[in-house]
Amino acid sequence: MGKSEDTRAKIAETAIESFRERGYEQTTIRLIADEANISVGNAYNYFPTKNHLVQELYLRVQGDHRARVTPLLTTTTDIAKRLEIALLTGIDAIGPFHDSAPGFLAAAISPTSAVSPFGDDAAAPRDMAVSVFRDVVDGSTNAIPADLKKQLPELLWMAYMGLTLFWVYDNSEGQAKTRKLAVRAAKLFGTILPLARLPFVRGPLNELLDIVREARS
Amino acid sequence: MGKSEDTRAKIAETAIESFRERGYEQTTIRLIADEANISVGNAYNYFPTKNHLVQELYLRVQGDHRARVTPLLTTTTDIAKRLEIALLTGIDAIGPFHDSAPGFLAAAISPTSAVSPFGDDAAAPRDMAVSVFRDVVDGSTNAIPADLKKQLPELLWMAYMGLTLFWVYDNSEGQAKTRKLAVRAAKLFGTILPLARLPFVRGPLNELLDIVREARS
DNA sequence: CGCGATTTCTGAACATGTTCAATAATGATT
DNA sequence: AATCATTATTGAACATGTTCAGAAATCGCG
Repeated sequence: MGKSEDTRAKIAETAIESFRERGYEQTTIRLIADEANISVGNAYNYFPTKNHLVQELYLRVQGDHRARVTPLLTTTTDIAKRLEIALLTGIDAIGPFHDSAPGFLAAAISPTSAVSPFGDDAAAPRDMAVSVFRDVVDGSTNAIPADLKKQLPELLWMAYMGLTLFWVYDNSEGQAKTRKLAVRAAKLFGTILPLARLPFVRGPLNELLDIVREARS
Repeated sequence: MGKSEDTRAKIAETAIESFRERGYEQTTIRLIADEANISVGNAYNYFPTKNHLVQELYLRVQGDHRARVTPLLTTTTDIAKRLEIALLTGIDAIGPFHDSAPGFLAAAISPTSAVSPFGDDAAAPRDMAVSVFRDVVDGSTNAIPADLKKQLPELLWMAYMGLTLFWVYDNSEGQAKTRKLAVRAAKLFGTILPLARLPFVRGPLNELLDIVREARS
């Protein structure tokens, strides 16, 4: 019904499309307004800053990641494999936007941004991202100490953030280096996870979990 | 002798001073040019972009870090203590710029930016930063496997980058949370380092080192 | 339908990073 | 000193993100 909703959606769609085809810097507000057949000022009626348009992209990618990862997660209960799936589908989801990755990342990382993964304001969007890794953990049949299991989704999400940072700077063909890194890291994770049950590993591990817990608060 | 050098230094000094007092966004090229008594265009003769001025700030901070850390590193040969010293003095060095840290971070995150810690343009400051952690490792008397010891400086620098990211979002008084995190993390590092010599830890550890080595290339 | 209120939209204007052709200062050579 | 090449400097102009006062469209309601 709302003409307002239509306009907003039209702007967002045009912007995302332009981000995909032209990248972040080449996508100009005037260009978006032009292609969406609206005025420059009107765009600002719906999106207070250009970064808010990047946030739309962020939400889009997140939804895409979720859509890709969910069906594949039914194929295995091994946590290492599941982690690999989550990481690779994540790379797939952001893949088309590698050219505009810097702007994308800069917008997401700015604490003033409502979508900043680390800010307090954005608990909801971040939880949405973490939930992917919660599925990774919860759907696994590996034996994991309870306290570790509780924090693992968030730890894996943090690792995924690191991988994403690497991906931004990865100029190899199709970001193959990032993919290889993801595969090897997931496999290594599967190797070391059982060590978490060793007595003399438990101490340091619990300390680590406690540090992370306190830092997060 | 060059008048050129004088002008360049004057611009850099004015910019750094303004960054400190006004922050990143509030520091305008026109403002810098004004205070340095030169024209806007002339500033661009010496610094191709505003980010290149931020790089001067990085060098300054880096030099400050080095000046703070070197004398303190003579006080102990324990690697955990040395790491703690390096982390805390690093936080001290960037301290004055915490208010506008988000702006700097956003500017630094772009790969096209001269300031990007991972880009080629910032190789000098980065090597300087890594060298601090090389000193941390080399001046220690702890027994460390050779291959690990070789890569450790860079790994510690990466951890320091992560700590810095945390610091950006840390709004606690005097960034106390970051300091506490640094202390606990350094201590934990001292605890787990000896485990690196255990036979069944060596395998995964070497795999990790190999992954990092390949990712870096 | 008429009309006032509200929402949506417009385009000019502004601030700032950046570029560039023109000008001034400097230096080398005779 | 005179001349000319090189270097340093200037300031206007441009592109783009953003703002804002007002116009246009829409809505609520008698």
